[in-house]
Amino acid sequence: MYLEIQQAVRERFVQAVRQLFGIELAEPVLGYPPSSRLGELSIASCFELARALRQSPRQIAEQLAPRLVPLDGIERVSVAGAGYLNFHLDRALLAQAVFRHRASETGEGRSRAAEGISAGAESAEAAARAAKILVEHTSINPNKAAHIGHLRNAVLGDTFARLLRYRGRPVEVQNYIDNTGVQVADVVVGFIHLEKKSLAEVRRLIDDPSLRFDYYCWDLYARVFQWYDGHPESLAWRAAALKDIEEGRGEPAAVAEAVSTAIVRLHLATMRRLNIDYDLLVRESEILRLNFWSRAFELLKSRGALRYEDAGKNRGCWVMSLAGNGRSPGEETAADSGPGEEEAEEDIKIIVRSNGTVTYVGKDIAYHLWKFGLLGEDFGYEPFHTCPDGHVIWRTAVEDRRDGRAPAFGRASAAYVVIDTRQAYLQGVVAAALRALGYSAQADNLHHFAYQVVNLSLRAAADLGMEVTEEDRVRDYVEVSGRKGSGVKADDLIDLLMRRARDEVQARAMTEDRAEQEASAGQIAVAALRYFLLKYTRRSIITFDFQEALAFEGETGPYLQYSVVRARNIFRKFRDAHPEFSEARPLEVPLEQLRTFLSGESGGDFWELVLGSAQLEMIVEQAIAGEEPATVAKYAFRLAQAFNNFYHRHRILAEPDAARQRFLLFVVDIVSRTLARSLELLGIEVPERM
RNA sequence: GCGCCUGUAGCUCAGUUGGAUAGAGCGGCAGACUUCGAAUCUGUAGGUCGGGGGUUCGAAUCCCUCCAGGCGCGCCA
Repeated sequence: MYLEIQQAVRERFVQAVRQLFGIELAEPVLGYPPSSRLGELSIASCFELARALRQSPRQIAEQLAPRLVPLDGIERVSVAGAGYLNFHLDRALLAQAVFRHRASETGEGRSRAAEGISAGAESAEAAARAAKILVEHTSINPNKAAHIGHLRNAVLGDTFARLLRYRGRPVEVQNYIDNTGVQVADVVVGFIHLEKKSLAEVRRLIDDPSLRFDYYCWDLYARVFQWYDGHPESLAWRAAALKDIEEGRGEPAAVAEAVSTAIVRLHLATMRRLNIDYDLLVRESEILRLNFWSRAFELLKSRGALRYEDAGKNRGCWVMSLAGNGRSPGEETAADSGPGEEEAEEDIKIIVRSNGTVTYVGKDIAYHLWKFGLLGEDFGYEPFHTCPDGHVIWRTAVEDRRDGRAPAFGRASAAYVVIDTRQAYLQGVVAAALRALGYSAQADNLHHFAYQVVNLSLRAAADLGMEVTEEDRVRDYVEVSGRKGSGVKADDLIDLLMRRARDEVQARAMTEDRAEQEASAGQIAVAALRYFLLKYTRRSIITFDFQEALAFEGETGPYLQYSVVRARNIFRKFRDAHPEFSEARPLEVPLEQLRTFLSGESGGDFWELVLGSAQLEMIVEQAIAGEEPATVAKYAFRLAQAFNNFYHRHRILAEPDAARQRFLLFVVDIVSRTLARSLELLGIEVPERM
């Protein structure tokens, strides 16, 4: 409703300007007046028109105002300040529309709210919206436990996927598993050479319930690097293991397979604690076994995207030229300093090494060609894990085991890749490859969803018993390092949050039921963590601090949950006193009464909440366009704040006027549903009691 | 050297893509629980939006320049 009104306002304005002045304007950006007393939407375009029309902005606005009404959802238009056109919404109508809309939303966890896509959507726009969007996130090397940085990635990706689904876009979530890379090889070296363990012994470790295998590997990985430091010659072990793993041969390959699969299962379990889920695990081993690279290589060569170097320092390599990637043109033309040797300055990337093996980016190019259905090859698939709700996580396989109705993977129209910002250069290479192949539309639709890293505060590092160097002290943070085994393990952090939440829940003695206490503590811990990771914008470096991450007050997930619980408590109590009141029968408040209460003495307080609730869809669209989940987190917090304020100022259960009480309940209902829905989009559940 | 990102209150960060009086949390100070449970709320102090130019009716936001920091640029992944 709100989005529709905005669109109607924009269109009407363009139309009015055309009719009155014969000028064709682009649709104006809508602003927001400083106070809702002045209206809810504003257009500042009259300032721009002033020059062309040789009239004051105020005059122009006054001429246009009468032509902008009547308009559905708009009560009136006013001119303010030096020439702002302000639109006053029909409060009662909007309240009713929001209420009906929220009440009709199902709230099913996995349901793909298909609003916006009607069965036979015909317009090109609708078709574009119905095209599948792929979100790749998590993609942790399967060689050790997940840490806090991985959580930021997964929470961002999961939330973004939820936002897309809420707005009706079909989404496929992929998690890329680099099970044949050096990181896995290093752990394999640890098992085989340092610990002298056989495959059977490694398997026993995996199956041993008394130890956490991913934690074990975390330590082993650090030990391997310590060993390399003292024994550089043993790097040959790594090279040999890597080769065996890539070719799928011998004991190292078998150990790698066992280790990486076990760790992936543990990663998935960790992520499930945070309500994070996937559709498909794409494994690098299949990219190798199914020769995806050969196919991509053929494509790249046949379209001239790669060049063979038969001289120079890159002799024997296949390289890709990254034209236009930096280098000012002026500099290039001024290069009269002699021919020949300056050629080496050309910005190129080696894709195939002189020994014939492909680099990491090469495999990534093949993967991304497949994502867009451009490779002409497909994986086999097999079910990997069935979630409690019945959802199946698939993984790639050499042999296809999709019997019956098979999910169709890949062939996306757009892809979002959640990887930290340091990978920007390589993401650029992949996009450049798509362009070089003539797929510029796909290159445009390949979005690097870049986010900043998570560091540790000095205090956190001290809490973890890490050594802090003078350099760290100057910078005021400590970098995490898998090689050193430093960092905050994801499950440790979640456990710590659980303990904190359990203490709080028990201290408040809301219920004697242990199961409910456990459930609440879990939901609160997850809320604190997810909100903590989502409230910062992507480009903001998070300096992790236990005190901040463990906070349950102020701008936190639990604060948001608490707001919803409070709202629901009102209904709980009200139902106790009014058994005839039922959830099934929606609250009906006549339009006339809505009008009275929303414009009355406290009308502003109520209207703020209704208006805020009406903006969820718009905010989600903004978050999608800006690729910024924090937008939704901030929005939910503002709405919760407004609600808590309202909660203190107005007594609902004690309200003597029955009609007014009904209206207040109506407002509470709108807000609590909107907040609960916002939290669901952030992957946060609301406990029964708090 | 080249490229990308960042600089806003004591601290941590928002700022609706160029609009009206720059906001929030934390921390400080002063208050509000016999109430729909205070994981809450109210008030208050705190700003040359890194500096300087420019564009514009209008700039935290766009351009130039300088300063300070971070990251990337490998026949590693």
